[in-house]
Amino acid sequence: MNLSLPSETIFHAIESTIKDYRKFAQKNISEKIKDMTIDQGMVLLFLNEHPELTQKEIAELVFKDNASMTRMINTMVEKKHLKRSINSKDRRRYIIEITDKGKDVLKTLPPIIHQNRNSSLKGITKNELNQLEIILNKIRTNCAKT
Amino acid sequence: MNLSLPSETIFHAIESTIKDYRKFAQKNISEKIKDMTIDQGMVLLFLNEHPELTQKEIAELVFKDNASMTRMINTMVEKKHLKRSINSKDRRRYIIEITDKGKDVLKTLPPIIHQNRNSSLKGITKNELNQLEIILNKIRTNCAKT
DNA sequence: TACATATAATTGATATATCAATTATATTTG
DNA sequence: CAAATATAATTGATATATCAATTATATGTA
Repeated sequence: MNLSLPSETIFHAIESTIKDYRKFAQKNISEKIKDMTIDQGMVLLFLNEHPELTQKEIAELVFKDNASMTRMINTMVEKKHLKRSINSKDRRRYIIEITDKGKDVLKTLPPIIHQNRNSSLKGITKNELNQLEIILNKIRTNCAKT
Repeated sequence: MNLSLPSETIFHAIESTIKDYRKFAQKNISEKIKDMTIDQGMVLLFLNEHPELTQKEIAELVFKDNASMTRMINTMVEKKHLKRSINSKDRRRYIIEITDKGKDVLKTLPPIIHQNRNSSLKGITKNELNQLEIILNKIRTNCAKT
C-alpha cells in the first residue's frame, strides 16, 4: 500500500493553516488582554451581537459541543466576564449577560481581531478568498453526505 | 465598532471544514477499527514510513506539542500499538516500535484514509486543490511573520 | 576536562474535546 | 390531564492542548 504521507495532503495544509492562525492571533490577543482566549473572545462577540443566545447556540457558532460550552462559560463566569441568571421564560436555559469587565474586553478586542485578520490575509485578493470559500464548502458538503 | 461576526470570516470556514472532515474521517475509522483516533493513526503511518522518528519529530508532523505527544504515545503503548525502548545512541530519546497489533491496524487503516480523502474531495479539480494550497500557504506565511 | 548551554522527554496544572449518562424543565400527544 | 418525548444544561470519564518547570543526557567551548 503506497499511501502518501499525511503531510502531503491538503488536509495537512488546512489544519496547519488554522493552527498557525490561532497561535498568531492568540499571541496578539495575549499581549493586550490578560486571561482571554480566542474562543472566549468569540463568545463575548457573539453574545454582544445576540444577547439572547443560549449556550447550545453559542456552542454551535464557535464549534464546541454543549459540554465544552458549559465549562467554558463556567470559567468565564469565574473570571467575571459573564454572569448567568435564570431565564424565567424557559427554566432550562440561562440568560447570559456580559459584565462590565467583559464589556471592557469588548472595547479592546475588536481592533485586535481586525488587525489579526488583516495581517494574516495580506496580499490575498477578494477573488482568492471567494475561491477558497467555494472549495472549502465543497469539502464540507462532501463530508456531510453521510 | 462594527465588527463583522466571526462566523462570516474565512477562518470560520477553514476551521469548520477541518472539523467536519475530522468528524467524517473519525466516524469511518471507528466503524472498522476499535480504539483508534485519527491522530493515533497518523502517528502509526509516520512511524511506519520513518521508524527513526523521535517523539519530538512526530509531534511536529502531526501538529502536537511534546507534552501531548508524550501522553499520546503513553496511551498507544498502553493499548499495545507501540513499544518504547531505550536508544543507546542517544539516551534522551526512545526507539519507538510498532507492535504486531499496530501493524494490524496499518493493514486496515490506509484504505479507509484513502477512501475518506477521496470522498471528501469528490468533485474538486486538481487545479482547485492547487489554488487552495497556494492561498493557504499565503496565510501561513503571513502568520509566521512575527 | 569542567562548565555552560542545548536538547528530548516528562510532569503538573489548567482548559478544552468528546461521548455517554443524568437532571430539570417544556412540549407533544393519546 | 397524564404519559411519552424532546430539549438545555450539567456531570463524569478519558483524551488532548498548552504553558512552564524539571530531569536526564549530549554537545559546545574555554
